[in-house]
Amino acid sequence: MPTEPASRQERKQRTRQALLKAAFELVADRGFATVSLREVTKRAGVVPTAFYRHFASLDELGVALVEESIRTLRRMIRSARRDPQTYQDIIRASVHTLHEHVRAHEAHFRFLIRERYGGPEVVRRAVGTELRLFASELAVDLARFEYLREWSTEDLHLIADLIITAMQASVEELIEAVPRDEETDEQIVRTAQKRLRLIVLGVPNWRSSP
Amino acid sequence: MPTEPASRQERKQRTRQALLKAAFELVADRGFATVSLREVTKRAGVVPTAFYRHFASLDELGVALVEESIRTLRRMIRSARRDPQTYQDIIRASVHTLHEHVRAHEAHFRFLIRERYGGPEVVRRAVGTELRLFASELAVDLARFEYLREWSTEDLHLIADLIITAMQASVEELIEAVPRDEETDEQIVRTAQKRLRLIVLGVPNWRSSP
DNA sequence: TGTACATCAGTGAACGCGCGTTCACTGATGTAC
DNA sequence: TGTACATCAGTGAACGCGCGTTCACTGATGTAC
Repeated sequence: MPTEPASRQERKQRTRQALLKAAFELVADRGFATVSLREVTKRAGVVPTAFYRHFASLDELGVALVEESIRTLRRMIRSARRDPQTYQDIIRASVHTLHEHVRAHEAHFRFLIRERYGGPEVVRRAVGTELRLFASELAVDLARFEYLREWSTEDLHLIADLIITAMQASVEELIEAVPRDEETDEQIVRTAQKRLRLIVLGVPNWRSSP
Repeated sequence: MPTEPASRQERKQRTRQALLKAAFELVADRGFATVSLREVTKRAGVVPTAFYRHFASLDELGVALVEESIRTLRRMIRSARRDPQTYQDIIRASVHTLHEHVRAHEAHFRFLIRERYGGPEVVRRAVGTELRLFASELAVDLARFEYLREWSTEDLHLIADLIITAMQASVEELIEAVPRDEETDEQIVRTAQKRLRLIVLGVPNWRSSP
């Protein structure tokens, strides 16, 4: 930890990061709507009025939290979509990626889970849009598999939605996990894999029953 | 609407109901944590201090909202579990029941969705416990089906969890639905049925791949 | 390299506001005789 | 049925507090010459 380097610009960035970090910490157990400007600045180690050098309002801070969280989510999705393999491997690899990213960026994922349904409308909409986008990408990925090739877009979306819903549930379990140890994590990961496998297994039987 | 009947006791009950109703309305688009005592009493048409004749604190009002919502949830679950039929019919009937109850008690279901992950810990815990209980009941129901009879409790739970997760997603869609018309509802109901069918269809293929 | 001035991140005092909570009260309903 | 007293749901004034926001400021960093 360097004592006092940095240009004016760099120091401003550092304060901004401190504000975001403080906000993520406060949001962890209370929801964004109940966090106050004064709390955030206090935790970040600056005076309340300094807040306005970085954000025009608390709402703008909220937008920044959404953006940063969604960036993390996107990074995870990008990782999970890399190098297609057999679907068995894909399930294992995807769940592994999910686990790794959630544990590495708990604050971000906790924020998304918390505000996904409970937050202000603008947040709910942003997260919803992002997940729908992911669903579309996933549907495209699915279309590449031999035995799904002739499916309708609608049906592919159905499967993609179900997969995402299942993964959402697993993220929630990781975030709320007690006790927080490797064993619990492994259990959650194993369940996550089973869920996805069960969904994928239904696919061959689907055609006959629209 | 009767002008002025009622014993003292009845009138007290009526005020209490007005407070609950006001709280549900306010919670609809903002989350319980941001609702103030003064807002609730104002909307209920009483003076702020009257609040304390009914609840010792806002937290206690929160508990009442949870209890009332969960009572509605239970009623729905009980309806859905009635008269077992073929699993095809069960899916159709269960989704129908879900749709009916959600539309008849939107405020309650919206509260549950909103606070399920975003609310204070005590609420999250209460709702979580309720859903886990439901999952266990559902697992028992599933065990009655011929081709599931020899399954392990763990695997039955897996399916039950997945079904509940899928239904949760459908409730969210109903609550957030735009535009709010029959066509949208039908679309959501149809998707909900498809999801459950896909999950159930995976079951016959499951055994081979623990 | 040195000087004079501009910029601007962070400070500290002050504001008006809605909040939860207290308290003594009112007056209609309920109870005892 | 009528009277005297008790109960208690709802009232209204008052409180201290944390809030978001304003404003004039300070002093280190950056820029021009």
